[in-house]
Amino acid sequence: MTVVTPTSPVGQACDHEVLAVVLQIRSGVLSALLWWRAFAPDAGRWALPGGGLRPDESLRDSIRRQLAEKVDVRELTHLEQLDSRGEPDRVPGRRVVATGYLGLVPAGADPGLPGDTAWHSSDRLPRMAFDHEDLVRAGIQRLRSKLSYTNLGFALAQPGFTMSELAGYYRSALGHEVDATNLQRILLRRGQIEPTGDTVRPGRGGGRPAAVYRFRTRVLEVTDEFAVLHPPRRSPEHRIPPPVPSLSTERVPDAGPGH
Amino acid sequence: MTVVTPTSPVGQACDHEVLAVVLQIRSGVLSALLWWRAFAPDAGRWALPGGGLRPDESLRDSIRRQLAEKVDVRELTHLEQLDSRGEPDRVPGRRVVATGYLGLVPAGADPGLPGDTAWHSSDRLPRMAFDHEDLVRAGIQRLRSKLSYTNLGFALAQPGFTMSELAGYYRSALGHEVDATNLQRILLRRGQIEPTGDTVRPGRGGGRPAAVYRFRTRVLEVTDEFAVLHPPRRSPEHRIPPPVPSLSTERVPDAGPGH
DNA sequence: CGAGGTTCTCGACCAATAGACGAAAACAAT
DNA sequence: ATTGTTTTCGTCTATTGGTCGAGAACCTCG
Repeated sequence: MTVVTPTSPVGQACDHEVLAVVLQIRSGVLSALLWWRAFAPDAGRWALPGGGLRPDESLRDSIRRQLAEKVDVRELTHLEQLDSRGEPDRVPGRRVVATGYLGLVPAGADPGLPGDTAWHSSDRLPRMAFDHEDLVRAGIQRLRSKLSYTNLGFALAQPGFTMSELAGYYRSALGHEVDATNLQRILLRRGQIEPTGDTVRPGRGGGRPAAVYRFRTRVLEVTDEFAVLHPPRRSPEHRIPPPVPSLSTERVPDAGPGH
Repeated sequence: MTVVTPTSPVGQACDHEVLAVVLQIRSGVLSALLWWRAFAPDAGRWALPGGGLRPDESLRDSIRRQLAEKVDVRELTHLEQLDSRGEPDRVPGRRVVATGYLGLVPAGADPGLPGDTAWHSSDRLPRMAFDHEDLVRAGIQRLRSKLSYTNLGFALAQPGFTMSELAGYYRSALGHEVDATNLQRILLRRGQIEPTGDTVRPGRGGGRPAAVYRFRTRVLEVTDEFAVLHPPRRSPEHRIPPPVPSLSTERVPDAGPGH
């Protein structure tokens, strides 16, 4: 720890790429969108869609632009940043920092794909290039956690769905049984979903017609009551007051901001 | 959506910097470590510690190295990636992508600081440079959420603490009342803390001597039962079997991996 | 058209979690 | 010894969510 000379915020030049883990439930299987690398380095392996960052675009703009080459981006119902990786040897050759995103496509959508691109079951991933498999697993993990404490389910389903369909999506994404009755009660209580009033005709073999639901909002919201260590229920004013009305700065720097 | 020519994963050259939101509970106030910018751009504003990424270091190595200039890094009990920002205009002049980290220092530690560096109360932040204030708020939010569903409390306290002290840290970080009794029961049940057997002498004025506790592990762990939409309790084997033992790849690319 | 089968909906029951609160324990000061 | 303070422990209760069964609505087939 030494006294520092105020450094400029300008970093060293390096390459930057953005990657996307695009997930979709396809016929009951959580699947990831991958493309096949025909050329070195790591030719013959599967990779995440993405590519270099252009100087005039933000990270989010960049991944949207590059995803547009693989899949109809209008199908994308959610896109959030996952993680950035900067290990010097993560790709051979030049130093490349990567920022990974998680994208979701609702079940049922079937966007056309380029010839080198395909969906892969998430529990039987092929040999993947660089550190991309690690990012895929991070994306799956992120999806699983957020299904619990956010309304992220909206991104797995189209606007209209029955409770058994939705339970199936949750089942596929989480990897364990999900009871449609419980799911309905939970999401209704949280105010995440609401019935549209419509019902859907039963399939052959009969059955009671299923009510159609929709998510009330289709942008990410965290379930606010979803915190252990809640604020106390009784007094709505349990905010912590600033303990001492002194200066917010405990130490005034020598070469400091004293006007 | 067009057929894509397999692109090299090499992105365009740009600058990359790493920043850290370092938080600590200082005399009951959640505070952030900032340094004062004496030079342009944004001179006279407070900024996050950090700086340019060197070509031979990972993102995490880089932020540790640069933090070492501001604070004794041995005091850092936690360090995790927060977010990356790449808006072309986030800093004037050259294009700089920033990766933000969240660092935590346990209450009570008082590392020496360079002259231009100081702790600031998190609820009265000064005018900050660039988009740094936004990162600080993201860091605080991350801390608050993770206090609920992980053992991140270990990073706020030293290895030995009493329950009232720990409740005070949670109170300061969360911004609302936290009952020491409930906190004790919750953390004990989760297996996050354990009593050391020691007690601490009461202060002047008396009081029952407080038992000393410690976190069982001081690395981040998520509370595993902490998922709504639990797997069913009854049958431990509720894994979803692969629905159909077909090929994992639904579409075989034309220029594809067919050996 | 009725019987049986299927799927969905709804409500009741129950276990676990955690906020609220008061009583008891252990200590200091007088 | 009495009083006051802080911590600890146990109980009560509200809420959440998993389980289960009864009933509703529909199909198919005879």
